[in-house]
Amino acid sequence: MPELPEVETTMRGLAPVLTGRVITGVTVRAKRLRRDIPTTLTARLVGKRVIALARRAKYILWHLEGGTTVIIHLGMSGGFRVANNGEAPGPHDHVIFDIARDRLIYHDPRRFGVMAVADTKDLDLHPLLKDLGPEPLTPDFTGRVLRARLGNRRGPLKTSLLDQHVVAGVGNIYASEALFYARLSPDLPAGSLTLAMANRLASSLQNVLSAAIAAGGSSLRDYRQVDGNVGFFQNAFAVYNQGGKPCPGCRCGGKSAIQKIVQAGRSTYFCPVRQTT
DNA sequence: AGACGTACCTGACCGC
DNA sequence: TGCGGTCAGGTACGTC
Repeated sequence: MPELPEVETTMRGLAPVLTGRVITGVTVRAKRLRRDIPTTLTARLVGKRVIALARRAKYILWHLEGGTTVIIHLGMSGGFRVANNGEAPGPHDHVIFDIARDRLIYHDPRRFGVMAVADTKDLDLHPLLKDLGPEPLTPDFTGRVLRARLGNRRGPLKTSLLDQHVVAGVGNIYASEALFYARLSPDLPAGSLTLAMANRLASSLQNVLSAAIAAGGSSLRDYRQVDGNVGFFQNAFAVYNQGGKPCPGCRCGGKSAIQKIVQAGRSTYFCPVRQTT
């Protein structure tokens, strides 16, 4: 499910529920998600006040007083909701956080998410975070930076965009969308970009990710914002999930059809006329 | 180093 | 209605 925009939207939805509040209870109902949920989770969180929330790549970070940080990844199907009064936990409701009068529920049918705890001061060294690439939505994310991260890779450009060590937070939807706007073929050898091409791609990534955040993310199947609302960026997809439809691009005048191909086992959508280089 | 396949899970959907 | 196959927004690990 969630790529950078959905994680960012989730984090922003959690902020008003958590920031400045004390965690009064943590109930772990599943032993593991993608990895074991730390047995110390409850002990390290209960009684602590949440100072601030942040996002790094597709991870949501809860910074707690006393130097503890909670690290959460939503995997493919994870999400939070604020429970209704007296609501009983349902299937796939794996972790329950009581925060003052609110109850936050982490729900994850496929259990590909991650929940971890770390000392805030060692966060940059944490195995989940230490090798991540640059955040695309910062001013210093430029074509030059992107090209350097792509190095001499020979594999397809689109597959490299999914590698979190190259650039953080991009997933399967926004990789296809950004390549479309940058007019770059997903099959280009990743390390072959000129600076001009890398500049286009860096800008396209920033534009499409920003637009998706503004739209509340993309809701394809089960993604919901914390308040239960769906995002609506799926209505603005240029190519993702649009196989066979006319290309909305300027270069081909909409006369070409969007193609779906498979790269490294993942679907890629593109316009073979517009995305020529 | 990096490219690729596979594994981890459940649910939705499609064709028979 | 039911069954099997396929696919899904992600990542880690082993292998070559």
